[in-house]
Amino acid sequence: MKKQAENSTGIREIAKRANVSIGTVDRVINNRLGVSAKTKEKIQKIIEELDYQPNIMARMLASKKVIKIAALIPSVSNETGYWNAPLKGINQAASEIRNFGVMVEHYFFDQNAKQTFINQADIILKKGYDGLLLAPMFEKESINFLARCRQHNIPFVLINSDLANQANIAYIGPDLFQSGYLAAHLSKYLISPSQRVLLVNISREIDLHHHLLKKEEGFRAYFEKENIVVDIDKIDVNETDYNSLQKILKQQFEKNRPNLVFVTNSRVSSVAKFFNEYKIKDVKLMGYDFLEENITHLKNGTIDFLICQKPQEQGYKGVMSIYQHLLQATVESVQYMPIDIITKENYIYYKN
Amino acid sequence: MKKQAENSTGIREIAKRANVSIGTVDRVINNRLGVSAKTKEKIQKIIEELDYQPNIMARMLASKKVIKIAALIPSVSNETGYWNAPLKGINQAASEIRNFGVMVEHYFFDQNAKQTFINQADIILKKGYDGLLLAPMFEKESINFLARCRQHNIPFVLINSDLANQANIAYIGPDLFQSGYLAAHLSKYLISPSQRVLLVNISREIDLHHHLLKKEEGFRAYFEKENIVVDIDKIDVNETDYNSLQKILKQQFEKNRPNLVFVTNSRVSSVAKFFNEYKIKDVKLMGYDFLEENITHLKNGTIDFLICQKPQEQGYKGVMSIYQHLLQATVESVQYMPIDIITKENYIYYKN
DNA sequence: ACCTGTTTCGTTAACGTACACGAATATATT
DNA sequence: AATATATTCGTGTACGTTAACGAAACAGGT
Repeated sequence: MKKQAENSTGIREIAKRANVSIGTVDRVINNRLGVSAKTKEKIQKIIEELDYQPNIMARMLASKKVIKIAALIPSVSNETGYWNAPLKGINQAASEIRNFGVMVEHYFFDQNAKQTFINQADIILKKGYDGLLLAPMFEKESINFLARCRQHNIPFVLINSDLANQANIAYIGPDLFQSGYLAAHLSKYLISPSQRVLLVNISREIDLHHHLLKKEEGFRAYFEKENIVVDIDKIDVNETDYNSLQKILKQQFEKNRPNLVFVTNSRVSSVAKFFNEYKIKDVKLMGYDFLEENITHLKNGTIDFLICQKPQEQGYKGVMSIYQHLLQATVESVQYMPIDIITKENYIYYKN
Repeated sequence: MKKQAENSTGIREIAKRANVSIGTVDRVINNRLGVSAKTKEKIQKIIEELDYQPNIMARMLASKKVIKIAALIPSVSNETGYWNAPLKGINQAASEIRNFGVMVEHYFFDQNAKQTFINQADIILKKGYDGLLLAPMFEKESINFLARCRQHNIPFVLINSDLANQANIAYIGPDLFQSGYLAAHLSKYLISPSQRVLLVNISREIDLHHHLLKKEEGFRAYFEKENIVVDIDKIDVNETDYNSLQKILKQQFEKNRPNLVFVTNSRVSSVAKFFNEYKIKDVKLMGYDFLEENITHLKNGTIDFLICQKPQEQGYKGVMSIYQHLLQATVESVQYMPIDIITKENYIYYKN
């Protein structure tokens, strides 16, 4: 008579009220088969009445299942350390929920080599995961990959750049168009109307361009909407090494020296290097991302603004969203990151 | 022979290796007394070797203890809805960890009535909590309260404004000085050197002023450091109703019409109202906080910049930090919020 | 009526830890 | 040396859930 006497909560209470065993209740909760329609209905009604919420801790303990989440993102190259930040966020989330039976595993691909993406995707599918965090840099390959995930019933979250109609549980990242739009607005504080702007896209893989193009669209849209006349020159640089860039920039500056340069991604530090080398001081410079090399140039005044969209938080929230989803919680399906403006004055307080 | 056969992990494995029972291991882990120095040492060594991490879920399940956290913050007045945001963050955190045996309870005080703070503090101490989240608006009373918390061994986190030397587990909020400093920097984009600036403090309770004064310090420090000459007028408004403010502003504008007005808190919308009423369009305006009434004036151009420091995240992180701390995790002791600049263009994307 | 197969359900041992209870051993007291 | 008192330790039950196993009830076919 010492046992669980009169107390009873949760599954046991439901069982008692329904005059069945906890085994049966368990079956309807996890809708396994093997319970008649009648008793199933009866139990479900009681569950609703009691507003029963399963005890996650007990659940995790009993089913020694481990939730396995895969994260597939670009590797940190020596060309750009950008992906360090999302990775850090992913790791932070992982360590916070490791105690709750969650395992997060990383996979990396080379942004300059599509095949590495395809290979990693295959491995992930083969190993089998409960959830996926993906940075869909290669558009076509990602769509293919995600289709297969859907077949395997693997829910996924996209970060950094979005893909339409993929039935993802969430997109977490910037609104690219708006980001470019804001950049244009900021230029108002740097130059006067009818001055000359140079827009620079630096990226090797053409596939990554849709990312940059959306920013460019936003950038141009601002001037149109505000009826501001500016001359916008544009150059696409397909080689990411400094020498190629330097050559192209030099040419461009001789032809049409701009008053403002807007770099559509984190490579802005290379342009800053060019500025320093050629002692260019009267031209304003804006670009993206809170990277050490960029911050250096922000500090010494070469770069005027950096736009940043919380890469670390993208990783963190990405993992957490998958976890929450797997815990049956509902997750906001679009979580645009704020568009942060970083200046010489506030960079100290910016947390990636 | 069916039982836990050979497997064994955690506490049981330790017991086996030390040739003791799990009871004894349990005693040293939770350092209860009743275990000899010798065996205690032996067990601790094994724990280290194994890098044993207790299973939180099992722990929570077994000890049906519920972690109780109290949050004491200002109530949302009709004068300002600011504290809505931190409250929302607190609630979000609460709902995310409710399943893990955590209960968060709210207490509110009136910013215009010290006694309400004292009363709520007493209630909290009487009821007994495992952790406390506090917005220490009243300096002296807060210090007193926290001293008593220390006596009762209640760990606490401070948000929104800091108090020195309180042995808190964390401060989560703005760096006020830097916040004012940045505001001054932004003014560079709004006015030219040697123009006139008006700084406005609006607050009834003098105790709240140390908060505003730090911003003012930062604001002035910028101009000094950059050797920029500006005329800074300053007015303190102790009545928070619009009529009083309007009268004082009108006087000030007739005497020394400024080119820029900097309001050191969220009451900037009242000044914006004044601008509208008197059709003032050539004077720039900056202030604090992402509130509906402020956003309205940002949209129509009356307010040029809003500075905001993630009030919702302050609440969220505050609760989470206490929780992590109670879970034995180490928590960063100072978590300055980023200083966000909100403009007409990016406010859509700002998440409190 | 019996046997066979299927559906429906109850029982029970885990998951890893906490804690109460009592047994065993050591130390102190006479 | 015998008893009383601390100190140190082992055992067992419980936390709420999962999942394997098997018992009971029912169906269909002969």
